[in-house]
Amino acid sequence: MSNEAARLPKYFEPAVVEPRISAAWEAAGVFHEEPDAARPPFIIAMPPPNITGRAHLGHGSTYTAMDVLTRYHRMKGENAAWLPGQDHAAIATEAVLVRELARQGESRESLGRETFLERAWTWREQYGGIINDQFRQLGFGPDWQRERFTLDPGLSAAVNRAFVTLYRDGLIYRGRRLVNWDPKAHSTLSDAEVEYEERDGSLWHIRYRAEDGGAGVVIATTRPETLLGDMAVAVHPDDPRYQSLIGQHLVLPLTSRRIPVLADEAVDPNFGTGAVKVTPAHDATDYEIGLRHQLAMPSILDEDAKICSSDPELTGSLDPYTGMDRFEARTAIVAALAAADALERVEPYRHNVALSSRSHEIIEPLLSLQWFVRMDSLAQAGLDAYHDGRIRFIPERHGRTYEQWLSNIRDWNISRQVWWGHRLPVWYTPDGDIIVAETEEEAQTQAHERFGNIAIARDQDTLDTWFSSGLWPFSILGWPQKTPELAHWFPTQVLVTAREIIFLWVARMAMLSLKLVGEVPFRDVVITPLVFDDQGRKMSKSLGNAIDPLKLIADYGADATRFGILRQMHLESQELRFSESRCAEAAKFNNKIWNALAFVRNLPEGLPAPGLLPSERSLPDAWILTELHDFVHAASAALDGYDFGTYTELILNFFWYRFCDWYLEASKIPTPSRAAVLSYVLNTVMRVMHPLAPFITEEVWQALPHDGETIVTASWPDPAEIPRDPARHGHFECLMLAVGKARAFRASANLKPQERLEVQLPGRLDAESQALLASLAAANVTLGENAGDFADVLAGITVRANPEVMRERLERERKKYEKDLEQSRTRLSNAAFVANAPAQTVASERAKCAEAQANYERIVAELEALPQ
RNA sequence: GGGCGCGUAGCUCAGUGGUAGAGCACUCCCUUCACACGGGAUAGGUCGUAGGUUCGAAUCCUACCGUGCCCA
Repeated sequence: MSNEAARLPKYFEPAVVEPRISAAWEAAGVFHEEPDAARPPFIIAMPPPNITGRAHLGHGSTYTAMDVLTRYHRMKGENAAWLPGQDHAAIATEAVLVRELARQGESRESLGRETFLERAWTWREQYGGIINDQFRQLGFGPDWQRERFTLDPGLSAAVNRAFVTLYRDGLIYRGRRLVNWDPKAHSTLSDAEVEYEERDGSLWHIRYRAEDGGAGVVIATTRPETLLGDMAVAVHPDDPRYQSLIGQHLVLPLTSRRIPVLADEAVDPNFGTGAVKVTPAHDATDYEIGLRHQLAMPSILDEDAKICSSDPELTGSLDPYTGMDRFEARTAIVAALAAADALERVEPYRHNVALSSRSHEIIEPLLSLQWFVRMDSLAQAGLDAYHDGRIRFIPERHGRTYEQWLSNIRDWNISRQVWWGHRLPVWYTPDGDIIVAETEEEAQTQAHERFGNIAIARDQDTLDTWFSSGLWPFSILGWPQKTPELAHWFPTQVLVTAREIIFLWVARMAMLSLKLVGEVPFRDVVITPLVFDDQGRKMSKSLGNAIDPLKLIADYGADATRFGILRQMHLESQELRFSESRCAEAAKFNNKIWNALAFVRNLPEGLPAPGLLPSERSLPDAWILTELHDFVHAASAALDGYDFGTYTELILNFFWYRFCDWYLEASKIPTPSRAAVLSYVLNTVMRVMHPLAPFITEEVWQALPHDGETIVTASWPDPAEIPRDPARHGHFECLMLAVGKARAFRASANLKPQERLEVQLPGRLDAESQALLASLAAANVTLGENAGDFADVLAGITVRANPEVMRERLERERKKYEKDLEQSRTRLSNAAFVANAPAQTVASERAKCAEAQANYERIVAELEALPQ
């Protein structure tokens, strides 16, 4: 490298640099890894984004964190890879497809299953790669050659193996249960896919008369339309108001059906009138009551949530409403009740409504025949792994979320009535016998052996998306095959994800991995904060306050975008309040780096070979190398502790406020060592910063003397190789304080840049320090005659300036030291403090007091010496 | 209703027992040869409120107020 190298552009231009570097990395395959037993593994399984997904700031935080960790561990010499892929996202994708078909005047049914799936795959080919391109723009470096998709043959085989194993072990069963039905998506949902939202509704008070026409009882309900499916009225067994009614019968309004009054502990006597209608087929609590009292459970809604029943006992009373949507029916039934004089009153009532997290339609509890995973033993294994520390959460408190969910778990409904997904590996004989097998052929064979020559039909349903996601960390490594990847890279080291999917995903991966592979899928689970806007609102599509990371990249560059996000990502926080100004700041920081590079490259003496430190070092050399040592150490510790905010902050502080503000300024006095040290420090900082800002660090590193092809595979700096020199570091710090004082005088005296400040020191100073002081403070330095302690000499700095300016300044300092002195004296005069505080604290307080006194006396003397 | 956070300078946030910190914004000075996407200097806070523990509390405890996320 020489000073004849091409001049750098004045500003760092991410739009030019980033795509070029990104393409070069990918062409060289720098992110690809093979299992290598010689190096410790460091594997992160990328949470697979939905193929319908687009990059958002959540990826900006969580995925950047993963990229940082992988790059860091790779530089530390580990066999590090970040394994990417995508999720087929059954319901979400199918909804997109169905909408698209509807625009073309078609539907799922009009195409038929086969054609529909062909269309789905075509859609996936066309649009499924968009998010990957966005990830490339964000500078992410996963091992693209290992990309997986949940519907790939290998991963599908894993799904079938998992299903068959769980079925064989009695952990998967088919049952008629109340499930969460999404009438819009036409599918069941697991409990974890249901969201709750507070909405204004009404509480209808309806009179159910006694058989003999007596007063009967008034029940309160938020869902009057389900009255058609009522099988009982229930009260709390201890409720004194209703003791005489228990066991009696009532007449269901609008019908002539007799229903009993039951006593059940589940009834809250404080809700409404204390008497509730029981509709076992359309409410979770009522379902439980129905089970306890052996009630019939007729359904009165169909899959569109329209009134409908096949139960002959009900059809008569349903007739007027059959075919009505549930909300239409509500209006009609309320009107009919009013007309029949059965509606006592209506009160406004705010309550939680269950919504589908997929379609946002109101969930309808519906009785149906579905497949379930029995959770108790799986959950216990997941809990054990947490309790004995095999799985660790960062921050720790999130472990309790995991623990509580697993402790109160219910069986998992895994069948979905959508077509886009893994079809259940289940076949039925004409007589309804069940055959579960990994492949069609095997199912045929089984059928033949058990039942002779019969035709079998495969179950129409597909599996919950989270079933395949739950296998992700090991299915992408080849399970159930025994691959080298699985042998060396499993369990993975870290899972980074958001808090909202601890149950949806984290817990399920843990349970399935423990059951099927016999190991935890990951050791550390890092939960990143949720991204909020600068007004503290959660970023969401529906609020319209989401910030597009691609827009940030266009405005500030990917490096600055990553920097701006991670800067605000603090370890313990569960909120990341994002403000774009952090990205703007980071873009300026990048430019600062760029210009520091320009300075270093333009040194007239040129730059020596990389990695060499001169043995003869100046005072500023000793200072910056000590700072660098501490910086590398602290940055490594921050990353080891997943503290991305601190890591980012450390980089900014070291580079800007130490290296640029002081060392680089001090280097303007030529020394024989400066070129080597400047180059060494810059090279080292670039490596520390590389995981955070991959592009600019590559660009700068390439422009400096360096070893190797790319910074991606450069080594992480070892603090042990960076010499510390605490004594000379302290000397330079004294010098910095003196410079600060001189500059303050300068500002008070309003000196022009060309004007030299006249500075006086009370004692002698070495030539190097004198020159540095003169240069950094733009001053002429006059020395005193006496020898003195280095720190004292510098602390005694005075300037020759207008007495008025001096007086103002010194007065301010006098007040400050006076306050220090007084605080210190008050504390030391407190006998309790001297008696009870640790000796070390008292001693340091005495030292502080003495120092404050010395300072105070010096200032007073200076003030007195001023001409009147 | 249960769980988990947060409340520190105008804004965004660090700071887990020993004299309150940063960045941005504000005010003033400066185009001096790495960088005005810059440099220098000021100003700005009874650390949500009230109690308690302690020689000493932004920090630990309790209650309250405000605010947010997750779950039911």
